[in-house]
Amino acid sequence: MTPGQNTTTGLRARKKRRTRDALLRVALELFTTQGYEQTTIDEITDAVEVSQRTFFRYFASKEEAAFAVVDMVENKFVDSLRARPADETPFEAMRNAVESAWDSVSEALDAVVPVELYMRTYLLIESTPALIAVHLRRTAELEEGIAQLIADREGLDVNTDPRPRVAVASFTGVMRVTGKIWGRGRVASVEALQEITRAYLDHLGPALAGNWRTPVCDKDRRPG
Amino acid sequence: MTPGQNTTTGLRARKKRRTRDALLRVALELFTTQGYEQTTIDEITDAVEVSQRTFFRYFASKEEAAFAVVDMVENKFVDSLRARPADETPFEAMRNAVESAWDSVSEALDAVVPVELYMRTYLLIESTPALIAVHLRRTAELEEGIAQLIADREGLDVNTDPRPRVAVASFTGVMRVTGKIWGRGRVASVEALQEITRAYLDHLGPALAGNWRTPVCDKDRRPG
DNA sequence: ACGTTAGTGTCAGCTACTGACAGTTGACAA
DNA sequence: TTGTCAACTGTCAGTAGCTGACACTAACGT
Repeated sequence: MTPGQNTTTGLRARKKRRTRDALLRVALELFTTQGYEQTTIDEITDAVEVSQRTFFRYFASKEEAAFAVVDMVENKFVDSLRARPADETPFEAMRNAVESAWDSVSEALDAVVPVELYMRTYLLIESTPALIAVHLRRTAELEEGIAQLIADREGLDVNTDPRPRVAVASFTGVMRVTGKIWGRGRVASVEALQEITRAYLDHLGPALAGNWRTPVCDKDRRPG
Repeated sequence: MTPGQNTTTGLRARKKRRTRDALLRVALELFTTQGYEQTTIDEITDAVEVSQRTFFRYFASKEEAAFAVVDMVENKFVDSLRARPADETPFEAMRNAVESAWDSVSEALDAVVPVELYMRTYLLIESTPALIAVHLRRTAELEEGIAQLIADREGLDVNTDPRPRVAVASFTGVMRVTGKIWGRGRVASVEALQEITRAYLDHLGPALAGNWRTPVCDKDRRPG
């Protein structure tokens, strides 16, 4: 109520967010510069000037901090996918979900960390055995979730019809490759990633755009 | 030289093996009965009556103990694959490698742990998040190794020709499914696993038996 | 203005894991 | 047989990730 006060969120919530963001930024910065396992929680909390206990109130584990940004991006995509209209084919839906998630991803991303730091984090994950393991598990779970989502859209059962899982595996496979290419590249911007992704997804489209609402897979358009 | 002495290995080596086997058996027994994370190293070493330090001289980590038997089985397969004659097709080689590895697997297995305990361990791994993560990473590494092996046999480059990785992925995919089915079943014997594996691999054969030594994939027999 | 409650710090403790050093015991040669 | 060497093990002390309990402070609602 007081004039001049930012009432979008209370002071308490803003403070909380600042602490979390600071912890995340410092953690990723240290992870990427001196290595994940070489970085202790104490180093992170000392730099932010909070207690170790506080770190573990924001992140259930050291690993969770490493994946926090990746997690955020993935969630944006899933949210976006859930919002796609029902008349899109599975592939259209996934592709449009990616397409329409860019803005909110970009926004949410650099509200917390520089894009370039996100890029370095991605490279770190893929080169640290302990994080690779977690990454693979997370990816498997994410794929399962998306497959379930797609199956629901199409009124199918993931366990009897292999197409949702196959389609999702192909799609996320492409996404993983584009991520790798982006990481190897020199341009650390969301736009660069966006461009690469578009180019690669263009190749995948035709092969998966088929109509799934008939019992057998045929390449005709859906009845409507 | 002394009569009555088992000279296949020295007393020292035998003692060592006994300690390791005991640690492994107890570890897996405890893991599978009360859970992986609920089991401490101390519980294991107390039961075997050695110091914690000794455990870590045999196993680099708690995880390594959980995967020791799986690791052994995988190694038997890779050794077997390496020994396949060069004139077999990739799929023939992989399949025959599995086929000819059964005996040594079976032998090596129940020299250390009951097959039924191996089965329970496999189920444990697939239901413990921390172990799932490690399992996926190990599997990825194993697949990469096998793909490299296959590529070498065929004089191909894994990075330019996708067929080795694809073939291996299909093959290990089938193996994983058979493992799951076996785990869900009631018969905890190597023979049961063998039977399931044979049945499933039979379905995969024709699709992958093509000749790879021509630049383009055709389904004819090889020239030589 | 005041009680409530969320967020934090402190402390004590558990578990995985490691390095250093010392004791024991099998292997092997004299 | 005996003595030396090397391997295996135990003990100890310490680090790092992580958790529960409790007390304190500051934002919040009334």
